[in-house]
Amino acid sequence: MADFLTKKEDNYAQWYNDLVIKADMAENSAVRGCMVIKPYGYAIWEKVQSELDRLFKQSGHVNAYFPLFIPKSFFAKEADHVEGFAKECAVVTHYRLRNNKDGRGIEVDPEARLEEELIIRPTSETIIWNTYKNWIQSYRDLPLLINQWANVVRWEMRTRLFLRTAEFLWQEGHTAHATKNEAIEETKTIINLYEHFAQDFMGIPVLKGYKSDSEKFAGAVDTYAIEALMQDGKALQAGTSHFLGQNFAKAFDVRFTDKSGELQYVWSTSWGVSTRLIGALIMAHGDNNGLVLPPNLAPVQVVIIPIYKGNTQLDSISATALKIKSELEKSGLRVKYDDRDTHKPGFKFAEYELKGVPVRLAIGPRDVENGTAEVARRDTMEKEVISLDKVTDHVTGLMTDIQKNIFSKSLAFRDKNTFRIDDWDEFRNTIENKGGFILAHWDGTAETEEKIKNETKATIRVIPLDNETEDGKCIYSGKPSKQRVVFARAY
RNA sequence: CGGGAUGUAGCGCAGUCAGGCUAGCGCACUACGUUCGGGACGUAGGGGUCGGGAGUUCGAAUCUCCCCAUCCCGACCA
Repeated sequence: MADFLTKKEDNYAQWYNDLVIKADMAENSAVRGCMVIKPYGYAIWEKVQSELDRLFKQSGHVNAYFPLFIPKSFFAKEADHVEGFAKECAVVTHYRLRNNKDGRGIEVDPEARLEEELIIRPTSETIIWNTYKNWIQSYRDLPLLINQWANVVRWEMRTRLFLRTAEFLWQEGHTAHATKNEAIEETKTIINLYEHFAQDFMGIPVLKGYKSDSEKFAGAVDTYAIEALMQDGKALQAGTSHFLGQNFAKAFDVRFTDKSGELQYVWSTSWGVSTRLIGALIMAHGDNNGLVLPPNLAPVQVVIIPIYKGNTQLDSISATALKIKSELEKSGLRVKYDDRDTHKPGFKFAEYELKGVPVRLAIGPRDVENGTAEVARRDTMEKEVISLDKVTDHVTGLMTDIQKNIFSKSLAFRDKNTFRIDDWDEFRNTIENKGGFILAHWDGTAETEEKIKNETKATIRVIPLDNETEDGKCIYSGKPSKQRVVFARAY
């Protein structure tokens, strides 16, 4: 396992800090567990955003934006939903400040109390359904396929950089459908889209399935999820897609007239992924030299570094480098030429490794003379000298290779850390000492699930879709079971 | 919210137990010079209300009380 995950390495702070810093307001800090995402970390998020957005639009979705504030009363309308989120809401109670009586500092003006408190959205179902009510009258208004890019706030007891911050960026889709089947299809379409994105863009293999009742989203009929395995053996829920049935439609009275003139409640879904994905990227692929980014999401795919003494050398090297840069860009690559003379080559090498740039080209006087460049790949740290006329093809090929290699490395890791277990002691022992995914039989009851969680901290991550049936006995209760489910300790 | 730990320069830390030189070290930063194919070296510099407030004392980073924040372990969660 990479040392950075245990926070033992010196450079952990350094390269983590390169992406993000934890908000730290100087005095009486109330900004607890919030992130400042620095430009490089944000550039990765922007890549995630643009690729996902493209996929959403391909499947017929459009973007919109809804208010940050949600009246408290909206929350009370769906019973499970309020129960799920009530404990972690930030609440706005006043709308004005005034000068302190003693003339020093400011205080909340007690006269300016809001008649109804506003909740800072922890998720937008309620305000969106309150709005949809007015948008949906007829079957002709359906389906409504809307996504929102936004920030949300959840006042978690305990925060964790990237994985669980008090404020986070995400996308949340909220769709309305005329039929139950269509809504279920939408839920599946999206979880498949997330799976595709995780595996083919992020290079992270995921298990796809649905959640047990106790792990479901508050207010959902069914929750589908993708689960990834991190290098420390813990599972990370990387994306969820919820079939909400008619729960929110009934809570917010969203009805439409169908083709036969009858009034019906709509069927709905919601789904989302967050900046947690950046955390997944870090923990799934990172090594002791820093980040390892999959080419499909790397803000910079190729960095070119000149090695030179003096300006004369730099000029001739730059001419070569810029030519290569434009060739690479012509074949669609994101390229950076770093000719800063304030840092030495060795420093730059280390810096871009820290940032996870997939391929590095180094060009020095020797290369100019021989018509070559040194090509180094981040995932394997291998270097080779390539002649300039072949460089573009070679690097283009490397992008595909690296993308594949990162994925298969993660897949091999997951396979190595996935265990089929039928014995309770072995189950406990594996969870405690090895981590990873455990495929085990479960009797299907919430009681058993709860007991396993209490004794081992392992939860059912997913009940895999398209699971093969198999007769067996519950790992804990010994009662009969028809299929294996996936257990793990999770973030 | 319970148990434990921590808070000193941008980052990482020593000093606190046992109060007392002008509050230190490494990295980073600035200037000049030499360097430049794997995180350069030398010389000279800059940067601190020691998390905040109150108290004890001739004297507080150090002792006492209160508050705030962070990290780890629980409960909660994308």
